[in-house]
Amino acid sequence: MALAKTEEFTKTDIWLSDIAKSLSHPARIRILKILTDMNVCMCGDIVELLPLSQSTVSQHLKELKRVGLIKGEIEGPKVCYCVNNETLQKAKKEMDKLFSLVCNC
Amino acid sequence: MALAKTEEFTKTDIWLSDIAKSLSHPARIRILKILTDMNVCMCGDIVELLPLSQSTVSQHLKELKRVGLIKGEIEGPKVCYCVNNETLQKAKKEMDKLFSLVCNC
DNA sequence: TTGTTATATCGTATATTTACGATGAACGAT
DNA sequence: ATCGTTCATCGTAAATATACGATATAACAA
Repeated sequence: MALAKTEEFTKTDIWLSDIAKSLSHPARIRILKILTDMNVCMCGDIVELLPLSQSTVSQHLKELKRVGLIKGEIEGPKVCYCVNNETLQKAKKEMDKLFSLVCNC
Repeated sequence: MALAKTEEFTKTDIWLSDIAKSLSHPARIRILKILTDMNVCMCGDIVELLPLSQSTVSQHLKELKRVGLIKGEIEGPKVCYCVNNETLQKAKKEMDKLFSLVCNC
């Protein structure tokens, strides 16, 4: 099958690159792991575990929320964050599809 | 197991976030797929398939090379690019490990 | 109402990314 | 030696990312 010039990139490639972008900072990978480990998951709890200020952590949470890898539910003055399995599953699938394609293993 | 404050991030998280960064642009995902599909793999071939200039494609190749996802061998005036299975395998493994950890599936 | 708590957002500074055209370097061919 | 080919790098501009302190918002408590 001959390869065609891409005028634009495919939606899947753009989506996956966006997921990758959201994982392109160690703090955000760490946040995903923290949210997995913890049952209670306030922003402040995460701030206490990371070497970053509250506003910076909030920005990282916003980025993860933007691509849908996490969800945040308002509970009074707090916001209860948790991973979003639906998007994570899709991300896992697409990432695996990419690596299965390009990786000879 | 209680979670400890991270003064720094782990080497693995930093490495994986770096891999993710290299995948955080659709052009670089596309390049990996092109290198997988093609046998001959010059920079010029890739330029013809992407809606980007030669210098921009060269920068994307440089970024993929930086993290070791691709290799480039000089052959006269050309440079023959190909995927680096060793790093790809490690990336696949670590990415899968992350998703298996944080994704409930 | 006033204060406390939790978080988002604003303002800001700096660094990095992305993109391009132009230039330079390396090589093979004439 | 000169020319064409291939690619990296330079210079540059615009956009985005990262970080922080300060401020605003929203909810509950006193």
